[in-house]
Amino acid sequence: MARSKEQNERMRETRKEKIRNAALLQFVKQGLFATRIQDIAAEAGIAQGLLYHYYASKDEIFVDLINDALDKTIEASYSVRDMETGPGEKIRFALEKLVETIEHSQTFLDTCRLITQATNSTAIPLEAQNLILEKRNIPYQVIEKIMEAGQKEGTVVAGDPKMLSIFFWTSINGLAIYYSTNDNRGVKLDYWVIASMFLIETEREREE
Amino acid sequence: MARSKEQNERMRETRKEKIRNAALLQFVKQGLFATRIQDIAAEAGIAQGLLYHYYASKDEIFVDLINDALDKTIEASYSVRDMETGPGEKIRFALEKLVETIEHSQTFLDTCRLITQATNSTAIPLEAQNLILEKRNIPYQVIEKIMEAGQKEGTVVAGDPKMLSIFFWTSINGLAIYYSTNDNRGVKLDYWVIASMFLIETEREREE
DNA sequence: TGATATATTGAATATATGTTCAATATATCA
DNA sequence: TGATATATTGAACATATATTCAATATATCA
Repeated sequence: MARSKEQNERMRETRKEKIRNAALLQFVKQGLFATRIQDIAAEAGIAQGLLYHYYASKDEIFVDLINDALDKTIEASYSVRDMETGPGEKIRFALEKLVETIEHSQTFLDTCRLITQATNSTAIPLEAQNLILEKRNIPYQVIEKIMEAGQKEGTVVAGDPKMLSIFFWTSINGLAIYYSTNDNRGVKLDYWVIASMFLIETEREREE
Repeated sequence: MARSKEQNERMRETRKEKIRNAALLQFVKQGLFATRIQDIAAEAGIAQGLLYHYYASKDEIFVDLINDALDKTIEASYSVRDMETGPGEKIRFALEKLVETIEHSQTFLDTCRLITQATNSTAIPLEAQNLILEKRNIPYQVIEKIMEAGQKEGTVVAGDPKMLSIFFWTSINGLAIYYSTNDNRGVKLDYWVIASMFLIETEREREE
């Protein structure tokens, strides 16, 4: 044999990641169908042909990316769920961090855009559709339970917890989508405006 | 001449509308690029070739639809602006109607989806890009002014009015996008949850 | 009815692009 | 260094699909 297995594995994974990053950039900008293999290859700085040594098809890259994106949002929701605070504080903290992330992390915006894009098209690979069916609702369910606990705690407003969870994620998602295509210099977001949808205002304890 | 001009005009416009409706359905489901001329023609119940007697290209249909969609949202925001009530009540009423529309009007959901799709892709016709640049911000500006007036009136919460307007529309848009791809039987939306982001709660005067 | 303009069709054409492949380069290790 | 496995390239191939077009149908009016 010519090269150590482990070394090959590592190099392969590095190159695959480079391709994924390039593809994410292009998919987010143009969408799955308008993105040509040539676009991805150029963005990654390689020839078209080489791409097929790492991925069998454009669809396969897309599926990989969707899977990553969904897992990221699920992980984020789990880290909120597992916080060692009361449910009201979980909601507050999550919104504070999410708004901050929208303002500062391009990767987060890209993740939101990709999921929204995929969720809103029937013309994506079947495997991607299945992943969405399987994973998309988990963050909604996590927040729903926290809302429910918050109502028992007395810190979250009344109303169907499922509805509150929908408002929670759709506000964040709508904001992320807006931010990814607008230049928002000069507008500083105050997460508390969103938080006030869900939290019973005692004395608004803010850090500014 | 063989047929009266006016009659021809009317027939032409009717047929064009039939094509637009079919195209909207397909664009919203699949996106501009994944939608084939054949899909639109089949949806409209005509042959591919006939489509080109009414529109010069797929892009031209898309531009027409985007223009319609943008005009609709602008009109909606103007009708709120021109209400004969105070700014706080304008915000309340607009949200009540918008949430109701999200729950009941497929056309509204399609409109939101199309605009979001277009806004989030650089791979759309140049003319569509220009329309978006030109028209997209108008509803944001309208709501921004109402927020400002509401703050003076004492019914709207403090904070950058531009930011409040962004929260207003991104919440509605995020919700619409979610609703267009989720079966939400069993969840009744309460617009007041969103309204509480913007309105200073006196005594929540609700109709239920 | 006949003349004329428009509507309609579906096959033909042109083109774009996803995928394959033969050729070449490069890296590792014995 | 030579053997071998993998990396890399870009041209070739196959296919899908936007658009065109020649042929035919249909409607209106004189």
